[in-house]
Amino acid sequence: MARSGIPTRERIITAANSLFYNDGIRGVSVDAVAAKAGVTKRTLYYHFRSKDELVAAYLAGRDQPNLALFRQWFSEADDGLPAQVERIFRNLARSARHPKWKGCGFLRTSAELANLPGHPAIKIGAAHKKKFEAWLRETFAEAGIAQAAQLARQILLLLDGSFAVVLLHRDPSYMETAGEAAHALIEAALPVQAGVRRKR
Amino acid sequence: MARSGIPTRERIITAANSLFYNDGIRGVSVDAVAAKAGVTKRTLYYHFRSKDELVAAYLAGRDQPNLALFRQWFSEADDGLPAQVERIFRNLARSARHPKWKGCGFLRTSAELANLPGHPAIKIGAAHKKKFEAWLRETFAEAGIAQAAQLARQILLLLDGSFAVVLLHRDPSYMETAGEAAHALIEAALPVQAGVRRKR
DNA sequence: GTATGTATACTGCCCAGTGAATATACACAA
DNA sequence: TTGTGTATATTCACTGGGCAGTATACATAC
Repeated sequence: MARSGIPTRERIITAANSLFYNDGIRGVSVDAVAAKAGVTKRTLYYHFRSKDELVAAYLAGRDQPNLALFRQWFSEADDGLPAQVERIFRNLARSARHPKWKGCGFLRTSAELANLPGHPAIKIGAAHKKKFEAWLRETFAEAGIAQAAQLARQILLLLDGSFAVVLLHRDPSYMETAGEAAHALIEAALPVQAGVRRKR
Repeated sequence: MARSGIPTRERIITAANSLFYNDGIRGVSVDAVAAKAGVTKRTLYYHFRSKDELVAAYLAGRDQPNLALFRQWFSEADDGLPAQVERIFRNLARSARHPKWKGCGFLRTSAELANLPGHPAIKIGAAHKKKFEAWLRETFAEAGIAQAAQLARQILLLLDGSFAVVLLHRDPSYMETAGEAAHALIEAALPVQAGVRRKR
């Protein structure tokens, strides 16, 4: 059992999360994760078969919280689809200003492990992004947008593009630009309704 | 001097290019690069002060060829700005279908080395993307687009987003979706001209 | 005979994963 | 209540290999 109230396995994942997100997968040794979790390496290998499995668990632990955050930002106000989606980008830009921000853990992992296409962590990352895309698609479809699937992909591309670009330039304003582009694309796809005036 | 006609330094960079692009920076040892170049490690260290410097040289060697390729695809036909830019995405999608394709070397390096913000390789990557953005901006400005700077950023976001997403899902069709979004955004920003009918 | 370029052989360190033993918890029989 | 077996959880110490970078010496060219 765990030393403190928190189970060992969970403590290891928390340590892995912080280290892998900060320094990348190959930049962090299993020893470092074990040390940060206050556990010997042998104990870590009792809970995880290999480093690869630990990496997968790290990403799996980020899946739901991330999606929940996006949904929360979206739902903070009911001010119309373009504004609601743009708010996701604005909140992300705010996060990106924190000095410890280092982009999207899923994308960075897939970039680092690009030579291992079947890696379990990459599958988890792909599933995560598919869930986000599906949520957007359903949201757009419910709003009566005909090309909901295509639009959802376009928003996803802007989102992941801003992760990559902001990480490279360390300039979160790109995320606001992406939000504006998303706003414009959604606005243009929205069906005209009584009482709702479309731009231009 | 070099064993063959090609200078040693160049052979090393060629070897580094192939290995780093395929397996990532931390996934490739200096020994491996030296071996692939047909040179001992000591010789490699005669030409490059450190692995970091070698990584920077690897990316510097991709800068101009990449930009030239984009410009070439753009100029293949003079069929209007939206189509010309969309052609870049279509050609990229074609490249992405090759099994050895592994995304954008600049973005993958910046993702892998995100914990070393001042790394020379990251600076080279950032400069490369800035050059591309500037080229787009100037092209748009020459076409009389008022918000040329903002539009250039949006296209860049779509491009880099498609690099990231296609790498994750191994589905190049996202690049075509990005091209369509770029087409729509440029079309919407283009000034109305005599004889040119805008969509919708 | 000095600049450049290349090679052999080495140092010190880090790293993923393992062998063998120990400790704790709990079920159940005496 | 106490003894005992079994599954879970954890530790220490280790292996075999890889890695970035270097000390030293040799070769070639002008």
